[in-house]
Amino acid sequence: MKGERTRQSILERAVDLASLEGLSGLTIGRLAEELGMSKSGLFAHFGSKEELQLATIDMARERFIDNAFKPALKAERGYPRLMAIARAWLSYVKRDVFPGGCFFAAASFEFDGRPGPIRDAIAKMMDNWIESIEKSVRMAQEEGHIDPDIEPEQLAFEINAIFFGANFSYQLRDDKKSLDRALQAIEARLESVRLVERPRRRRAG
Amino acid sequence: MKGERTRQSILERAVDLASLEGLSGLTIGRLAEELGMSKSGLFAHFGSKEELQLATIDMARERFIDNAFKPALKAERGYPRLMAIARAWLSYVKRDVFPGGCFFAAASFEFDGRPGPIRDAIAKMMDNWIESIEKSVRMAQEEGHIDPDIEPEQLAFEINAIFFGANFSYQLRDDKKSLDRALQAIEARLESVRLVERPRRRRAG
DNA sequence: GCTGGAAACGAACGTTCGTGCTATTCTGCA
DNA sequence: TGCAGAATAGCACGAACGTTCGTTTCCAGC
Repeated sequence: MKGERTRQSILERAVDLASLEGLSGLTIGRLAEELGMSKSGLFAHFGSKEELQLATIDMARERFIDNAFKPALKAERGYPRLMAIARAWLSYVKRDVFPGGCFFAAASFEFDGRPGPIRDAIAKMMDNWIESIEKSVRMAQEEGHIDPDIEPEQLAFEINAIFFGANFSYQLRDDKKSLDRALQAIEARLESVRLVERPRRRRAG
Repeated sequence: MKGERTRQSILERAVDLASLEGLSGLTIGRLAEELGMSKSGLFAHFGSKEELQLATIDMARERFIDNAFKPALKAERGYPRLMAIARAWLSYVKRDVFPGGCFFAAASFEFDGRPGPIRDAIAKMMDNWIESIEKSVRMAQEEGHIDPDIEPEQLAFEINAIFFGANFSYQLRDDKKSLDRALQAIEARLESVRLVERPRRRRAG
């Protein structure tokens, strides 16, 4: 069907626009104008503004996973993958995968105080993301690469916080050093919990 | 003048509303309705929507300084003040000084991709805020409390990032542990650069 | 008590918002 | 090639937006 193709290209543009103007600033009229199509024609693909917003989040999620997460999975589990996650995320910001910076960082702060399906969708996405980091931390512990007494939730919290801080400095303060600062911070933090001697066997315990 | 009093109360409400709905979501009609006054009467105090937004940022800045920064200045300079800054900021979030979480964290992510006077005002506020942290780091170095080889910009970057991460987890993920996690992260980081032996004299060098 | 200026009001402006209808055009299959 | 159904356009709607205008209310100084 041609409709599906159109729908996809609408959403690609919607993601870019929402990344710059916010999910609330995403407007059907503006979006239709940019795509050179009618409001009603575009609208028919979604049925409501909220559906469009939810579909946009979904599309953004795919782009995020492909560009910020999946590349890190090529690194071997454990310490190397944790560092790969950091590098992949910072690279994803540097490459302007979203024109307005990390889509979900912005969306998180935009909707954290507005209950409803949109907030829920963003929260679910972020929960999964944080859990992915926690999982990588646990694997690094199982591999014997880092201190098993570290709480994975704590370390994941800190890593994610550095990501947000980097995005902030990079986007608002035009601080080009911020991505390097972030990498340095994460590397130092991981180094502080690294185990060098006597690595455990895989899946020990 | 009565006008000034009215203006102040308009702005107090505007700050709360913008904290929840965003600075763009701040609407003259809605604001007037909540205050039980007419749109035109309210509008006359500012002259334009943008002026209202800028005045709102200014009012939010005052509230931020009073609640998140000034309390920390009571602590003695050096290491204690750095920890006080962390505690004051986290307390400011916990006390819901802004109903939607940190006003400037949200505003930063909302306007980082939209050039203009509003973005400029937010960026200036955040520049000052980061500089305040950097200054406190430098003082702690002058006091001989922490490693003088640490880049103040790097440490300030990390501290601010943890703040953002805490606000995110607290507001979007309803993670009540996040404020404790943030304090733990900052404390551990500061501890890692702390000097215990041979504190230098005040304003040495 | 009167008056002048500040403050607030109500109504309306033109624009844009999301959302419905109805008609037309396009497209993939028989 | 023709036809069914999908896809898109055109048009209109009510509501909300920021803004302007002329008027009314309020209060301080004479």
